[in-house]
Amino acid sequence: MNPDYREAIYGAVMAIPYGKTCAYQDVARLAGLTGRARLVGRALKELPEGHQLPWYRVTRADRSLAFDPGSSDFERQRKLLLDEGIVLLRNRVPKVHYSWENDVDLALWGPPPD
DNA sequence: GTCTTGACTAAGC
DNA sequence: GGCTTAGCCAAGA
Repeated sequence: MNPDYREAIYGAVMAIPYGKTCAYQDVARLAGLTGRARLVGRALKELPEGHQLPWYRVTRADRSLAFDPGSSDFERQRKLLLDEGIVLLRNRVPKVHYSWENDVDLALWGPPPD
């Protein structure tokens, strides 16, 4: 296991475009960690203060947020998504804002800049 | 070394 | 959509 898997995950998260979201499993796949969605969750939970990652663009596979509805974390993510024009419907990201990876040439994705 | 714990997922009801 | 089960695997105790 690449001990720098966090860097790969952060790069994948950064590659998610404005106004789009994708699932933990997709971030994991883009980071070369197919099948390890929980590792993505762990990496995002451990983000350092002051980071600039659009972590809120990552949702569960069913397009729901990973937090308990009503929790402060849930509300924070909901608001950040709202700022990008994504309005949650019953705690879910609408399909039009989801599945970004299907519209992207994965060859364009590369490691993040320093 | 062995639990236990997750910002998870897929499959089967 | 929800719920349960099983699988997953890094981290921490």
